[in-house]
Amino acid sequence: MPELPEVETTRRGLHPHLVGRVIVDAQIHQGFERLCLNTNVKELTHRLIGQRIIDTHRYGKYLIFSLSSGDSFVVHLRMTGALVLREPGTLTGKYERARLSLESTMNCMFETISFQDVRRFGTWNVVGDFEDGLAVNIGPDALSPNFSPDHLVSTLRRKSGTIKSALLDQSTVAGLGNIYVDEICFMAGLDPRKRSNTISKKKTKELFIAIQDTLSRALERGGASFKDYVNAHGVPGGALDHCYVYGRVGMNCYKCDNTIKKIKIVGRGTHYCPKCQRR
DNA sequence: CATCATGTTACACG
DNA sequence: GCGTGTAACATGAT
Repeated sequence: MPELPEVETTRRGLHPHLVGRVIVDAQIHQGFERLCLNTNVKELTHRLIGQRIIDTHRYGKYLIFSLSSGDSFVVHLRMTGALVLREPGTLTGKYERARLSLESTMNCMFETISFQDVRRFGTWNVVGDFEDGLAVNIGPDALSPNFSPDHLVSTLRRKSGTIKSALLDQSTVAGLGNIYVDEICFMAGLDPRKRSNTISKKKTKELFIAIQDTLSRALERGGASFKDYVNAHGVPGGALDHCYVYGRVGMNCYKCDNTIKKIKIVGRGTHYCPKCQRR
């Protein structure tokens, strides 16, 4: 699923129901042990069970739950993962891979967090320091103050590949994925094949604005559901219906009425308007 | 049967 | 060391 707006939508949905609650059981279902990045499933469940969830965070596409032990529970949804709140007695469903059971309370009807993941790429990890649960060279989160126009300018100046690959690279900025990178390039009027180090400082600042704008507007719509994404309450997001280019191959550009094209860049389907977006 | 799909990582090659 | 292309991971839809 899940680029920054989807992960943040999930976090916001979970937060009020999780903070202050105690994890009384953690189960990784038979055959899906691969999702566990700890040395083994026993260690992971041992470090989860009995802990109170103190707070929720997000860094790029990672969800982070801080625990009363001081540990961080770090979840990545990858392509098709979703964390969904469930009421007691709910069946696991075909694609549930793991679940957490929460201590029951008078004022919350949810007792389970179900981890659904069709393609089984998602990961769970419990670490002492949350940074140890993130990719080694991860860059600043796209919506944090650490991500600035100057940071983007200096990073792109050093890269000779396409702007598409630079923006997909989580070490440039954390949180963007295939859908929003296409939208961002359209908004900034940049051909996705343009070399990063040939983009002017002025254009890079426009690109920065396009990133902020695209992400915050997608967030307002509760993220985009390409296929499997649902929020913490099992509801899909609506941002895909508002894309300028993603998923609109063969349709007319809203700005110039020309036909939206689709090509492949770094192995990813890439949508753009040949007239509005320049090299 | 073939192709494509929201993400990330590993590897071969130039 | 860097960039690119490709495969891999596992599954489903078309």
